[in-house]
Amino acid sequence: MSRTPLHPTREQIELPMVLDCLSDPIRLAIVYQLARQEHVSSELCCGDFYSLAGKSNLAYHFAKLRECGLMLTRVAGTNRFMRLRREDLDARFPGLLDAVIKSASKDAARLQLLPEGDVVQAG
Amino acid sequence: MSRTPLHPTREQIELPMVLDCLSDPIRLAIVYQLARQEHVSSELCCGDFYSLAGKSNLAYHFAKLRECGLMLTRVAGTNRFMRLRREDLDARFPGLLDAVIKSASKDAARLQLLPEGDVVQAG
DNA sequence: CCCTATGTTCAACGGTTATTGAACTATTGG
DNA sequence: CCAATAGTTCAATAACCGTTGAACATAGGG
Repeated sequence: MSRTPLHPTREQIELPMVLDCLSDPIRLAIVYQLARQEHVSSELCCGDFYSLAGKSNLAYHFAKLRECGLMLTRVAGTNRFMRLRREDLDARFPGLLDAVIKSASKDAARLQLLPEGDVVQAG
Repeated sequence: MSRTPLHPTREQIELPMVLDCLSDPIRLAIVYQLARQEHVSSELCCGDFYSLAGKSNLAYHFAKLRECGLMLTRVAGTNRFMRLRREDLDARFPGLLDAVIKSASKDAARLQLLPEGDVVQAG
């Protein structure tokens, strides 16, 4: 296991890669869940996403999210803690992440963005 | 040639399909050029995009843009006039299209979004 | 020190996607 | 009616993508 995975610098973050990354339902759900509880704790680990896909498939999506600059991974013991690169994204593409999250929120049920049983408020 | 191509209804427009559509550099350039001169004339036709790709490749991308709900095609004689579905998109995903266009604008040079020689203002 | 938990890496596969050129359709102008 | 124009459709190809399970790596607890 490599120590700390590679991440692009802020300036290296590219719009098409970000949009492509967000266009996958599983990755959108990951980003959505990270954004949804940013104010509680900004980090989640792999196990928090088991409802979305298998471990190895999640690792694949995490790598994509890291490589395109959407997520940071911090290694701590046997865990990897992920968080959104909100500052970098907001600096690079102002309003984009929020617009995507808000749009996703409107369709949360249709997109099966939530682990189930969760209720989403209107609008 | 079919008379008027099929378009999804407003409610059928899906976020992942829209993001995926916008993640392709050629389609992003098409959308960008449509948005860029919305205030002049809201429509452009196939020939206005020859600098981006060949005719048959453009037709492929136009179909994608229509099918995901980003664009409308109006048939007039031998021409097809395309325009953004701005109202539907803004209703469905408020702020998203503008955030994407604005983000693309910042990187217009890097993304080769303009036919060349064009200058983009800062910000 | 071993066992377990956490996650990554690898190889394989099946499906999708972008691109190309050629053939085709439809409309307009002469 | 013929030729030119505008754009689509089709078939073929090559590259890429998501998913899976098995093997691997690492750290921590008993």
